[in-house]
Amino acid sequence: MDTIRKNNSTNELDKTDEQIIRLLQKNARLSNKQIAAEVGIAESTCSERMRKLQRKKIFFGFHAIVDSSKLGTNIEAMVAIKLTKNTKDEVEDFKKSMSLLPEVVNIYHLAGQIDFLLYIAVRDKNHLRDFVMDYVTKDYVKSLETSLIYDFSHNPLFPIYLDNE
Amino acid sequence: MDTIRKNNSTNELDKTDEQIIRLLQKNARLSNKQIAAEVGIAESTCSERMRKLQRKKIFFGFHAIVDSSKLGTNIEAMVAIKLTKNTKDEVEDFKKSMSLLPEVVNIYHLAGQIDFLLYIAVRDKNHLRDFVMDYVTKDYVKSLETSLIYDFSHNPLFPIYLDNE
DNA sequence: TAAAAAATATGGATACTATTCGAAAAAACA
DNA sequence: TGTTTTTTCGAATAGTATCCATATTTTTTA
Repeated sequence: MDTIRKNNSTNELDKTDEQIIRLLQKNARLSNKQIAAEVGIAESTCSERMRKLQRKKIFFGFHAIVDSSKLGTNIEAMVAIKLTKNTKDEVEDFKKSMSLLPEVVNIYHLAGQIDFLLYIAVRDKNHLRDFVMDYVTKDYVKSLETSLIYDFSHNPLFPIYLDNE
Repeated sequence: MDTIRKNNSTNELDKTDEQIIRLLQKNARLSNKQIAAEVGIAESTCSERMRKLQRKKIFFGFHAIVDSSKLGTNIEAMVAIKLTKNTKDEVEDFKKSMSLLPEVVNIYHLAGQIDFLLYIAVRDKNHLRDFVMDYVTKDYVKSLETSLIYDFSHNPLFPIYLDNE
């Protein structure tokens, strides 16, 4: 059993950490120098902070967000799915197989009327039809409803709720 | 009126551009040197390519994706909303006001039974209740259904559908 | 509360990376 | 095919990251 230590490298983020995280949420390609200047700390301090944030696995990753309309995607859609049984096997199998499809951008596994929501990006309506019929429809899929997405907006500033001063 | 030019700086992405985009989708903090090495081009060529991709506005941005559970978020939910009238004013007002709330991570405006889906991140169930009742409920909101998210997964490799060679 | 220990911050030195620039190669056009 | 435009390259310079020894601050313990 682990000993409980205060202020070790696995807990507690302070205001400086929050500032660094916020800056990288807005622009993940900022240089260490730019971050240090913005936050008001030495460059060496800043790269040390970054190393610690990485060690704490605060970041899942850093990703480029592309303009889909310039990369051949003409239709984005949300597919709402209900499964027949909802056993762990069924759910895991579905989630796994959806995650392997390049058209699937986001997978939400929900606790409600709908079991899964899939945010997908396809070339055109033929691609949409083929994709849904050939890859999403499965014997254990009870129902499936596809809705066109008029507009999608993403807030990169995922909220940070810290309790310390 | 503009002259139509081929291979100008506003069209046509080739395989090299696609490779650069793919690498940055996976890791937006790669250095120019790393990208150049991976793609197999000179560093100067790579930074020139990047400048062009930026000029073409291929990238909406580069963002750090954080581990929500380590930043105080204990509940993520999807809120499905139907509006009463669906006039342009109503829709725009709703979208705008939702985009100002820190709890709202993604906004999907749909063409279907449901008008809006909101992916939200909150501290706990009290925060969820207060947030939904105080900020999402409006006089023109006809119905509203909140579903807990068991699991969310995001594929950073948004598809690229190129037609050239 | 004082001393010791631990953690964090700093700036300068060194190692590494990005950008600029002139020349060469490749591609597009007439 | 000859000309123009675009893209590529490598070397030089400008810029950035990391290491390290020292200083400071914070935390722990007696």
